[in-house]
Amino acid sequence: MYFLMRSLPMDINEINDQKARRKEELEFLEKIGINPYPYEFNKTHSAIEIISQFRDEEPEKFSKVFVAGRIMTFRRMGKATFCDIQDETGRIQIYFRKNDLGDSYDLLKYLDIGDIIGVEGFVFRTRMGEITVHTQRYEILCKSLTPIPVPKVEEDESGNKIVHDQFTDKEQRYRKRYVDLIVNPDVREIFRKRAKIISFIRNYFDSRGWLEVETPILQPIYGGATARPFITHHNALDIDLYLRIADELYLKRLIVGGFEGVYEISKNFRNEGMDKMHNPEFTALEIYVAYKDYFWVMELVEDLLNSLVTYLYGTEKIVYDNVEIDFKKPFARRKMFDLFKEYIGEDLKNKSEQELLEIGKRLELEFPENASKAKILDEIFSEIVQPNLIQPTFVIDYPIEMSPLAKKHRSEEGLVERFELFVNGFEIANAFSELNDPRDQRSRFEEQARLRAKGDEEAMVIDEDFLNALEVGMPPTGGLGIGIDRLVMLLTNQKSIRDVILFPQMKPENQ
RNA sequence: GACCCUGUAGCUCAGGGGUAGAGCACCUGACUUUUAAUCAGGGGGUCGCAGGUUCGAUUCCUGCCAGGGUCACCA
Repeated sequence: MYFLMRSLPMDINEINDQKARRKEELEFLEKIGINPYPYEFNKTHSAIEIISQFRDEEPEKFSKVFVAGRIMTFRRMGKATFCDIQDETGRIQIYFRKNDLGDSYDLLKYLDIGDIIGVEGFVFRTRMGEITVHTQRYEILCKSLTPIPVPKVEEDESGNKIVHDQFTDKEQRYRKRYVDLIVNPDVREIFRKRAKIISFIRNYFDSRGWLEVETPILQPIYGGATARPFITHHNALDIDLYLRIADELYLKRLIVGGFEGVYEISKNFRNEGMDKMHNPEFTALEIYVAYKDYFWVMELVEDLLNSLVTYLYGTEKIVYDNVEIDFKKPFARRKMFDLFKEYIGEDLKNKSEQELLEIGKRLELEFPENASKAKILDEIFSEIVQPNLIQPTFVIDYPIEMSPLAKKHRSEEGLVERFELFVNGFEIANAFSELNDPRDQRSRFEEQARLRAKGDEEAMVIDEDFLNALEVGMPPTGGLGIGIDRLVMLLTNQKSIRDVILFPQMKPENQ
C-alpha cells in the first residue's frame, strides 16, 4: 500500500486545496443545471469602449451593454459585490446587487478570480466616480480550475499605479506566458507593438511593389550567414537537412528568376549560445531589390526606420535605457577603417594577420586559435568601436574577408560595398551591394572552404546551385537584412530578447 | 562551456541546527456604490531534488536540476 501511494504521480497541483475547491464549485454548478463551459456570448462592447464612450457624456438614459472578460478582483460586501473583469482592451468594474439578481446573486460565491463571465447590464458612474456596469444578468463562460497570481493595483494621489504582489518570477513568466499575459498588461503591450512593427514593414514593402515570398526552412545546404546550423533528418529521402540560418541565397535565386524586389520575414535557426541578445530561433527580415546598390539601401533603411518610429510614437525620437535616440534623417555614415582610426588611433588597413593580432592583444582582447583576419577585425570592432555607436550610425565599407557575399568596392581595394546599421550598440541592419560575379563568388566560397578546413565551423559551405544561378545571371542588386527581435527590443525598451519573443527557448523542466 | 547569485504557501517575500512566518489570494461570519474595500475567525508547506555530517537538517557540506546575471561564440 505504501509503495502504491508512493508510485502514484504526486503532482503537487493535484492535491492543491484551491484546485480541489474550484473543482467542487464547478461540479456544483453542473449539478444545478449550469454549463460552466458554454458555447458563445454576444459582446457588444469592450472594456475600453465602455469607458471611452461614457467618460465624457453622462447619458441621461442608462445604456445597455454586453461585456465579457476574466474576473481579476472581487470586493464582496454582503448584498452587493464589485468585481473587475478584464478583456483584451483592459478592465471594467462590474456591480452586482442582490435586489436585482435574486437567486443568481447567491451563485456569485461559486465564482473565483480567474473565471470568465459575460455580463448584461447598464453603465453608470459610482459615487467614487468609476464607470461601472450594473449587472442585470450574468453568466459564467469559463470556470477556472487553476488559480492565477493576483497582483493588486493601487493608485496614489498623483494617479501613479503601484502594483502589489506582481508576478515577477522570470522563469514562470516565460514558461507560463499565458499567465504572464493575463496578469502583466505591459507584456501584452510589447507584443502588440511587435505585431505593429512587422505589419508596418510589410505594408511599407508591399506598397512599393516588392513581393513577399516564402523560401525553404529545411535546406540541404545551409548558407547566407556564418553560423552553426541545426541538423535534422528526412526519413523518406533518408537525408540530413539543415534548418535555415538565413534565406539570402534563396532570395537571390528569385532575383535571378526575374522578380525585381523580393522580401521574406524569416524564422532563422542558429545552433549557438543563448543570452539576452540571442534566441536559437529568431526572426529576420531580408529584402533584395534589383538594379540598386548599397547607397540606395541606406536611404531605404533611413526612411523605413524613421517612418516606423514616427508611426509608433509620433516623433523621430525614442528613449532606450534612459538614452534618447534620434532617428532623424540622414543617419551618420562612417567608414569602418575611419572608426578604427578614431577609437584605436591606428590605421588597420593593409595590416597583416600577425600585426592585427598584436594590436588586438594590446587592447586586451582574446582571440580563438587560428583566428582569421576577418575574425580579428570583427572582434576589435565589436569590442572597441561598436559600444560607442549609440545614435543611428551606418558603418560602411567592410574588409573583403568579413563579407563573402558582398560585391567588391567600386573604388577601394580590399573592401566590399557593405554597411551595417548600429543603434545603441546593437547591430540592427546588414546590407550590401550583392556580389553577382559568379567567378568572384566561387573564389570567395573557396576561401570559406579553406577556413572551414582550418577548423572554422561557422565558415560557409559551397553552394553549387547558387553559383549556377549567378552564372545564369543576377542583375546588380541591393540586399538588406534586419534583425526583427533586436529592432523590437530597441523600439519597446526591452533589455532581453526573451521579453520580445512570446515563447523563448527554455530548458525543459525536470519532471 | 566557465564563473557568480537565486530556488521557503497560489503570488510577493522574511527567517533560520530543535514541530515553519507575514501580506495578498483561499474558507467561515458581518457589511446593498466598493476599489490594495474593511472587520472578526480559520485552513493551507516533504523550505527545488538527492546524498552526507548530526541525537536531530528546511538551515551546515557535496552533487544534481532549473532560473537570472557576467564572460566566451554569434545576429
